[in-house]
Amino acid sequence: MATDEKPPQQQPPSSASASSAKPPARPTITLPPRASIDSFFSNGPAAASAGGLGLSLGFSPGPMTLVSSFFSDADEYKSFSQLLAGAMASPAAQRPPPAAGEPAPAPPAAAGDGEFRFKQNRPEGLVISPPPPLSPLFAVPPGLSPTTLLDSPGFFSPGPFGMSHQQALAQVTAQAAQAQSYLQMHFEYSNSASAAPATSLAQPIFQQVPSLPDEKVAVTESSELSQSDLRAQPPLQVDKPADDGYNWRKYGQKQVKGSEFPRSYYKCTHPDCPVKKKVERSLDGHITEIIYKGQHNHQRPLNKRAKDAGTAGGGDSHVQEHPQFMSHVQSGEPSNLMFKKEQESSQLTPEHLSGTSDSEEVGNSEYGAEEGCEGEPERKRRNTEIRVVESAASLKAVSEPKIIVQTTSEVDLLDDGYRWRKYGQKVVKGNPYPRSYYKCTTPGCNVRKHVERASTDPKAVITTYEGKHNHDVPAARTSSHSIANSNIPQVRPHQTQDNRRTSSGKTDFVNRPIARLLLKEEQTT
DNA sequence: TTAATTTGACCCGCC
DNA sequence: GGGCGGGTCAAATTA
Repeated sequence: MATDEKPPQQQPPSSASASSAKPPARPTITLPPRASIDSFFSNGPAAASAGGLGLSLGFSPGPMTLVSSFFSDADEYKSFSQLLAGAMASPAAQRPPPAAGEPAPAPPAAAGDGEFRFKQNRPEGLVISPPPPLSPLFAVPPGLSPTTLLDSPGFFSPGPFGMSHQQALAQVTAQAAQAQSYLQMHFEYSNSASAAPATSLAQPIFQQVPSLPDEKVAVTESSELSQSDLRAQPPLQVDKPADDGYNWRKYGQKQVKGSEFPRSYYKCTHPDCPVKKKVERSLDGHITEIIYKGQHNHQRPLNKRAKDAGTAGGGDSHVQEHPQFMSHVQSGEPSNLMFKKEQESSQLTPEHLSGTSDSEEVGNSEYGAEEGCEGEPERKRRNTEIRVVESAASLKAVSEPKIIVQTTSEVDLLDDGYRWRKYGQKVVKGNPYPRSYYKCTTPGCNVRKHVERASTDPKAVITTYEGKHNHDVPAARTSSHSIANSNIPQVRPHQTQDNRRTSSGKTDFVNRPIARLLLKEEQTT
């Protein structure tokens, strides 16, 4: 196994802590000239208070969001973890949201020179729904213990200065994931039960619809549906095309002309199943397009079905679970998803499509056969090719935290406590140093990260995390306590489900300003 | 040892 | 008929 692959200059897992008498290798982190976090939120007080959440804002409002947490390197004697912990412990980090009209506080004051700020780069023109006055960036959802949240190490509480770089970084990741999940939950509930707020939230995210280069029929679904539907699936599935319930074997990959991204070819591994799919991914692993072809002639593998049965929208009952899907499709409302039937230009009824979070199930005409293909010759259905175009990065916007930590030191960011398997490397034009791609080796965990070195400075490393760990830091690397994902279980899908319902059976998050989604697209280049 | 992935080469349809 | 590009094969590689 290629776990724990590290660049040559990496240090062994650091035990560096503030309590260490020996000054740790300087984990300095650059502060690129970007706008501070408060600019991330278009409106003042709440936004600023959000900034005051310190590291809890390490989460990315959207997966394509470039949430960059950058730290200064001015402190001569503070470790990376100190910087993180110090910032978390800073008064600003624990400051309650400012009162209405109160001027937005400055970004978290420097904890000494260990100042750090969360940066963002929001593409121009992106509409962001402004948070209402007094609304916290996100509140602890009912049903989710605030105590649990607040007691979670590093979330709001003073950071443990003794934690290692790995822990600190893992904590950032975990917080990102956690906050992301809260956003996701709110987003989902708002959309499913509160039309107006949902719309206002949705629009900034789903306003983009990719243009279609031809005259093929495009079936659309509403953005509202998209979001609720998306949320019905466990996070991260979006980014794991092979995990749509069927088993796929990759049989080819090719750089397609006109596309900057490679296209991968998958076959269903079920014997005699003709289904294939093509997946285009961006370099950072995000799916940009999925094209299904054919029809499964078998049921979804039992193990998958059983597993999915525990999560909404995971099984074969997408349509039933999301009746609004049908109506929205039929209504032809604008959508962030476009389903294209390429070979049969006119026969694809909405019933062919079953909305899912990752959009991949859409192509499973197995559903179509069950739900609405009556009358359509099977021959035609078998030839149906469906293209699922993901636009606006919205599918991942609520599922994947993305953290970018840049450092100009040799800080051991790769060794962040988790175990990684290198699965790719690529030399980018203009950069003599390859970009390396890593995947968490824990079974079932889809977290990835890629590490890039600046062309101008091989010591400058940009580490981008995608996804959230569904497990703790491996025991061997965990020191006194595992902080990285101590909260994650609270936001796992099944528990999310649990948290949704009140005794009345209604969503308890409805209209609660848990969060203003500050999602944006990263794919602006 | 096995299964999955990678990747260069080949096939084939379209212009 | 040649070139181009998408799709597939299959040996090599990797986990």
